[in-house]
Amino acid sequence: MTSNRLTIGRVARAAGVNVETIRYYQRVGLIHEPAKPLEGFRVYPSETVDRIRFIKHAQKLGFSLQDIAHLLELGDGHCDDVRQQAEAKLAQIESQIKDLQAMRKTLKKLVAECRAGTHRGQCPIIQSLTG
Amino acid sequence: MTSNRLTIGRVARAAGVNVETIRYYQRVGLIHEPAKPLEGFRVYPSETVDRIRFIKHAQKLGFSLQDIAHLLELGDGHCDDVRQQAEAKLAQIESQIKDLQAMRKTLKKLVAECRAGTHRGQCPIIQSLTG
DNA sequence: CTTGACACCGTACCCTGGTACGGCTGTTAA
DNA sequence: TTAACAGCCGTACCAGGGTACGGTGTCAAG
Repeated sequence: MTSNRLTIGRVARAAGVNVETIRYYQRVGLIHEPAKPLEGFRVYPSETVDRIRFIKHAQKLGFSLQDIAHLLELGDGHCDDVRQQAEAKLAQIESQIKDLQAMRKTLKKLVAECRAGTHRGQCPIIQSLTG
Repeated sequence: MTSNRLTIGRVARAAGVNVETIRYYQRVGLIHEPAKPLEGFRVYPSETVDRIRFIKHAQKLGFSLQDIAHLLELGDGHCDDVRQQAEAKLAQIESQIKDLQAMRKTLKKLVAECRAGTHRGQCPIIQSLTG
């Protein structure tokens, strides 16, 4: 291969995602699609790779693609705005944790009751769901 | 209203769900759809209401409709099987909690760093996502 | 100059848990 | 009896985050 031009496949390999994922990000406006030359393939700037990595990191922190679009709009400039976004997400995550902890508590209790085997007749888990 | 026959709308009101939800549950096989009389409307047994309540309770505990289908298949009989399902779900929930806690930790750290304002140049949140 | 790999493009499909619509039929209360 | 409300049925659509496919265009190496 003589040319090193970043085609979509190379971007995908460099960023560790599927080509289709990049095309999807373009469709939803997360990534700019470079113009297509009349002949030949689109060439991407290397920033596209960074941008995809950014997206993937942010996803791991629980941000949705929409959240991420917002973060990317904020860009560098306004640290306060970014922090606000992060704090909002933090609150969301904490609320999710609380919900899950409540589920865990209930389930644990039911499992323990069931395991104790003191119930007559129906399984206490089924009972509690039915009631 | 002269007749008390449980039509789909009455079942829906009794169980606190949308008519369309019941039709959806029928489509996916969670609820049996009674035969339609040649003339008139389908009539549901009152157990359908219980079944929908069961489904809704189980959803609140984090079970998916597929999980619930499985639970309903187990039915009354085998308490051990039910408990196993519940334990598996419990493990799943705990793993979700762990993931969220890890996200929380990272986000908290970033927010704190950002808030401390000791960074020069770029926002540390953006920085960490980009890197 | 041919072959094989990749790009391009539109479109359809996956999963989950439903919701919405529109035209028809049946029921019920006044 | 008749209006208005329900039920019936098929189908399409929503979000979210992609994946898959098939036909064609383009390139680069052997």
